[in-house]
Amino acid sequence: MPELPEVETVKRGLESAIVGAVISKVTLRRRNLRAPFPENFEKLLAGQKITKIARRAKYLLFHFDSDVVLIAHLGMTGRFSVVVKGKKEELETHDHVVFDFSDGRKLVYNDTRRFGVMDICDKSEVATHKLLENLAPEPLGEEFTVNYLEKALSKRETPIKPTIMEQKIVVGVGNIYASEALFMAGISPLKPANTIGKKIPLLISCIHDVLNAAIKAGGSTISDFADVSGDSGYFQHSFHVYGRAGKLCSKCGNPIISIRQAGRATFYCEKCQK
DNA sequence: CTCCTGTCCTGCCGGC
DNA sequence: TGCCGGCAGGACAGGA
Repeated sequence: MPELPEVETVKRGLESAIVGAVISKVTLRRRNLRAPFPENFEKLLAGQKITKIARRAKYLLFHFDSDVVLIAHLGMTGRFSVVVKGKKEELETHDHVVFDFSDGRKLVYNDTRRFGVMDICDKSEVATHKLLENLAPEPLGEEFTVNYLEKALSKRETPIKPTIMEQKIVVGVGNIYASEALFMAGISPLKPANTIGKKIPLLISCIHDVLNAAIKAGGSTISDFADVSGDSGYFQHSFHVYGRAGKLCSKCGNPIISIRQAGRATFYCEKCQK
């Protein structure tokens, strides 16, 4: 379930832990996640030194000194753990990939539901990689402006909530933070996307606020950074509506309700969100 | 182009 | 007690 803040937290943790490390061996314990691993996955990465770790949307980008880039998505349940030398010698059921480092440490990728994906490409091909080329602007980046969002929503008559979860509109806003941002902005999740008009600047600032607060919370409350996954890494203590059906709205005291939109649960307050 | 549905996967939880 | 259905959900494929 990692959304952008959780992926950003993982990225920062990995950055401080394994940049500079050299991969001595790669072991795939199965040949696919959501998609097959590329041919020669192990050979392409063996012997490579990690030079940089970046993030685009919910993708982690591991850069290596040979100009090869590993693109990784955590899907729903993906989790990276850095294992210190001598610890946790036995692997667990859903440990699908093991990167051994020359210093004796290991990076283990565990993914129960296998919605994650990994691929490798050349540094020069990252921007045009199939997984990345059609992604919308980053929600915390400079391109995510009022003008941009007005234009992006102008022809969209579908409800705003599933629309802001689309990676072609803005990346990184998943089911949880979509509900939270709309609550903060006082916008009904049912409102057609092209009718939120004057509330666009407010929605943008609420998306900024909820993501920034979650990143901040991730950085300060998650001690085992790399184990961020699913519920453990979430900004859950601060949810106003997500998962709170039947509980009382923190603003007005009315019960929070749960509906389904595009096959996903949406939580909101009918009184505060119009 | 927009929009909608189905699909992938495992674990958990409620109902009977 | 065990089985079964439904749900969780990111993001793509494919069809209308």
